[in-house]
Amino acid sequence: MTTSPTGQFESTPRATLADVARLADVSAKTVSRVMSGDGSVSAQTRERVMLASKRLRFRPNSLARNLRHGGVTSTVAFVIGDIQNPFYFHVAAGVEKELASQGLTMLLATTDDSPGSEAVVVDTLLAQRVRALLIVPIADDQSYLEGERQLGTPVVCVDRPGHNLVADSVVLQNRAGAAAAVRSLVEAGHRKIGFICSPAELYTHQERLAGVRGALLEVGITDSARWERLGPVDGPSAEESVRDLMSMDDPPTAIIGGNNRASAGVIREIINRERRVAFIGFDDFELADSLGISVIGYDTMEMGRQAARLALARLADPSGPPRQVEIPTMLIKRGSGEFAPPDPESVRLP
Amino acid sequence: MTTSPTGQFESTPRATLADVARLADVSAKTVSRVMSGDGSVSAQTRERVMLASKRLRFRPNSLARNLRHGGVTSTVAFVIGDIQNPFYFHVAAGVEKELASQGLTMLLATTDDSPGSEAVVVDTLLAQRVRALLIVPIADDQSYLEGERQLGTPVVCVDRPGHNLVADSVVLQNRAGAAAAVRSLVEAGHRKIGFICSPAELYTHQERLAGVRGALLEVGITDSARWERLGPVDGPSAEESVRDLMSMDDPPTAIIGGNNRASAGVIREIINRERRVAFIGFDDFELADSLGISVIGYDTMEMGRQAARLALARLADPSGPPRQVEIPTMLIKRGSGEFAPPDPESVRLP
DNA sequence: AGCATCAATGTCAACGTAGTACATTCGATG
DNA sequence: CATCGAATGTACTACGTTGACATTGATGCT
Repeated sequence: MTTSPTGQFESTPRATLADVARLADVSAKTVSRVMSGDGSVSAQTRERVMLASKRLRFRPNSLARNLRHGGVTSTVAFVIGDIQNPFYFHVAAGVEKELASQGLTMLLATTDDSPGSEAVVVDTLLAQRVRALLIVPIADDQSYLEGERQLGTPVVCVDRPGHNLVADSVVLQNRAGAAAAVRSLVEAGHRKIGFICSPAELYTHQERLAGVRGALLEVGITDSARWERLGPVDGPSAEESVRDLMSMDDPPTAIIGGNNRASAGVIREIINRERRVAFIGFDDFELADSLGISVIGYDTMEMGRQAARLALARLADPSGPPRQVEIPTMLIKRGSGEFAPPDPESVRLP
Repeated sequence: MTTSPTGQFESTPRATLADVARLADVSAKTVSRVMSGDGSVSAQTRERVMLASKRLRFRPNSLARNLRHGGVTSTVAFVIGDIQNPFYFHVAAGVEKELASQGLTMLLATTDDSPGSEAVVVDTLLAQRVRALLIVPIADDQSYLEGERQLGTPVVCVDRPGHNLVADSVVLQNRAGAAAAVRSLVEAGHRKIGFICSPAELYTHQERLAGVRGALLEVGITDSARWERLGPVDGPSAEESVRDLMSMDDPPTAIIGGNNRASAGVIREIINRERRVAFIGFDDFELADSLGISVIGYDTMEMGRQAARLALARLADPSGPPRQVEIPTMLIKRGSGEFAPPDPESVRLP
């Protein structure tokens, strides 16, 4: 470190291959050989180069290296909507783990759940020449990615399929999970089953709603729509929906929470109620076990891992039709959804 | 898209400035001018270039651009130990938010809480020429970063200071928070206060322990060491520690959880106990409010934001001594820590 | 001995972009 | 009408690394 007369740091320019080569009295190419480990170099020369490299604190510039190799980096971008949601965090964890095992690093960006910023964010990432793009689609059109995909950048949609885009995707077994929740409640004797979820327009929620409705129909329950509370993003909170449901003349005896946020809200509201309401939430969460909350759970990290794997596979072989991986969901019974409704007469055989 | 006779994709090579220039019948430099917006170009030419650019799906290669500009990227690396811990997730959220507001993206990497891999991971990131490095130090020596720092890469330690490294850092008011928890419990009448935390060697835990001990001494409690449970990483779980404590001849009447994990364990164990034990946990968590758990809370995202801000400030002005930002902690009373011990005689005035 | 082989090293150019320097055109001005 | 300056365009080169290819000297085989 040198100090200028003003006392400010004069940042020494970073050492390059050439600098190391000069100090070690070899050619740049030889240094390159030592660094990358391929090509033959005598032990003696290697030693000299290593020493010089250490002395100059040389660190190969992967920008230049990548540029030389056709302009791809060793990073994979993962674009999520809301970094605050623990769900995405766990998915990101899975992505990161899988990528790290392949020597890749994860570039994490968010769109703040704003559809408009999606393309902008993605553009920035693509300009950085990421190897692949994993994205939780939020805008209602991903056709802008089609060209990029054809240019050889694998695109994988996570949690929901993209719109107007042919791409690999990883999704949950939303319908099956939701249906399992309904069936379990029905088995316990419930016929009045509420469903709280928002925002209603989201793919996952539509799937879950479809699963709920389908399963209800299957057992002959056709009048459950009045217990559905499917607000918009800025609509009533889950807490409000619960209060609303429970103040009905004919309240439901069981409630299904459409996602982890809804569940948190529902739990906040029912945890201190005198009237017991059966509850099953979609998405598992910390402490759900101690609280005895039954949920439709799944392996969140696995979702990220699978997404990364799809991208890597596509990287290795760009041909072939798009693949969709389904992450299994399963009902985890912990008590909150396994008791019978208080009023036996509510169990009417069809 | 072209298709080869085999039916495989032939990935068209990505368009470059030169390609666009050829199509638009101008020089590469002119295209560069249009793209970067500086330098004057006639409206007509600009139009032609834009059209060609669109047709070829041209996207400037930021690798080349950055290389040309001295080899710095627009990414900032954030290295954490365990991506599974929600704490880090929230910090990362703060980092990402602050960086995004400056047009930077976050490169998130983990060391898997393995001290040995820290240097390796960091090396990979530095080779990618990140603008700055934010790190939750896990190894017991960060001196290897000293050179990089002098080369002009700001380094910010998050959650705990680095070892053998002069760098900016962001930490919590661990001692003050822990002390506040103790004082609150003492005020409620408790004199037998347990502290459960592991792994004991961590900076944050040492600080919190120091805060607890200091506050206990202040009020004249000197015999509390027997209620400390400070295991190693692979030691007994928090649940086991609670069982251990409560089965003592002289069990504590209150417990402080040293971190969010410990708290989760403690809560699991005491939630269904008949004997009420006062509890205050360090680190806030989801549903703590509905469960009525008092905690030492703080703004986790703010920690990330501050870390990013420190890095940006250092980037703008590398001179000056290292700064340490403290994120305030505060006691959030929710009921679990505000009731008196069951046995009045345990309150002995000193 | 003579030639092929191979290890160890060097030279040069190119990856895609953009800064420097310079060339051309055109209207305006003296 | 010559000249100046603004507007616009071109040629060249460097950023740091590495692939392709060249060169050297030593070893092995017939």
